[in-house]
Amino acid sequence: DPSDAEAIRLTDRQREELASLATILHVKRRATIYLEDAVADSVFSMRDGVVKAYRELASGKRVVHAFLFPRDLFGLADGGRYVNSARAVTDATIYRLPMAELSILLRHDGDLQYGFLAKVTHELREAQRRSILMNRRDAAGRLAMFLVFVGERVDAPASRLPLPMTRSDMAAFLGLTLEAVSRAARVLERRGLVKFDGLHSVRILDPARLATLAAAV
Amino acid sequence: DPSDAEAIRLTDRQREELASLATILHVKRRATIYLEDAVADSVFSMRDGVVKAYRELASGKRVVHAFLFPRDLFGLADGGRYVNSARAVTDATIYRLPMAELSILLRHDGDLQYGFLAKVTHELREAQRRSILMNRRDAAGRLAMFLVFVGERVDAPASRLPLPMTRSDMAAFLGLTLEAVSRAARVLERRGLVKFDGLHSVRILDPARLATLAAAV
DNA sequence: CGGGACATTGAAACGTCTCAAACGATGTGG
DNA sequence: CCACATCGTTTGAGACGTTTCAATGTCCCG
Repeated sequence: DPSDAEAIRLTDRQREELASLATILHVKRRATIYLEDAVADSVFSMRDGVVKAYRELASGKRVVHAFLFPRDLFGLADGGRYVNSARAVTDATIYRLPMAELSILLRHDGDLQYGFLAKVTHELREAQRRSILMNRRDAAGRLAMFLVFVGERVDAPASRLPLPMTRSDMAAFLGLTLEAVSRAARVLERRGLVKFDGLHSVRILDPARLATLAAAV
Repeated sequence: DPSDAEAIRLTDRQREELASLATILHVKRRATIYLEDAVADSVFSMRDGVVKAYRELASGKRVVHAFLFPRDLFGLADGGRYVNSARAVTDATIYRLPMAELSILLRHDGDLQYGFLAKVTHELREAQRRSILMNRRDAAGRLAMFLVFVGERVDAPASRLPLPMTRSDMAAFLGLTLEAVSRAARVLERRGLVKFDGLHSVRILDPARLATLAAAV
């Protein structure tokens, strides 16, 4: 499981320390977890469900910077404030870690903090991957990369990959319009690579060729 | 100085600890500092000069993920290996911190590591800013954002902003072709926003309107 | 079951990319 | 120190693919 490599490895004691800090948050689909520029008083860790981290631009456009899956960490601040907003895409269960106490714990437990550092470094790499994606001109190729990306993160068979987010959310992540995503989906189907099963499920019919298209940057 | 906010705040003792680990690297323009996928044995911190962090894609295209200016940290690994390559854009002086020893130091000194964590978090935010940039369709707007970005990082008057990198490097950072950058430069000049003074220097003639264009996402 | 949000499809406009040629800067060897 | 080869840049014209605008169709939530 590739997503395992990204998980923070903890000793039992560390897990207990974190658990003693954490409160569990049950949020409904579409619920806002925090808003950009708000004072960052907590860090969050996904347990179940999917969350999107996005930004509203002055023009009204929305950019989705990341979809957060179980085990993902999010809500790290820059300068004491959240740099984007977070909203639940599905009903979700989230660990909430108060920043004030977490900060103290991290400063005292170098190993634990080292896990956090590794996690953020990995997120940085993911952000770079996305910018490679956005460098592509062809919408079908971008969508192919996205499907591969989701396949890596979700624990589900390729015969029925869930796509809980809307086409608009996908567009906002891929740097395309809603229409372009819709057309790209049709292109992938015409090429026999995938079959969309309603709006929130895909079957990967030809993983090898899909991966080839995704890698053809 | 906005770049000050990004600097790691250190006590004298911490500075000494880091200094005792560091070796100083003097590299010539175009020298490679490390290559992608190489085992990551060191982390680097800029002292003087400019470095680019880039990736070679299978197609032969190059993507520049970041330009590193003095006080920037780079070379953080993901999975024990460098995720991109680094090359000097100008002659540069760089602190080299051996990973093995740095790792031990960070685990023992939570405050020092906390500074690193903040630094990486900030870099993550910069990566997101770049993806907002790459979402724009208009080359002139992208270039405007880039000039504002350089202005924030460089300690120089707006009347003579240095652009040490080549047009190709800028294109690889902006997700444009070399030709598009060249034409965008001409557009900004025609609008009276800037004046290019040779290939490696710009004068910002109308900072307010340039900032407006840069923010018009 | 109804209403509103979301998604598909079509046609035209727009702006970069591509290809190509000429120009300018850079650095090396004679 | 200059000539020259090389790399990088400018400029032009056409092709390509997404965006935009608009209308229709579908999903889903109350």
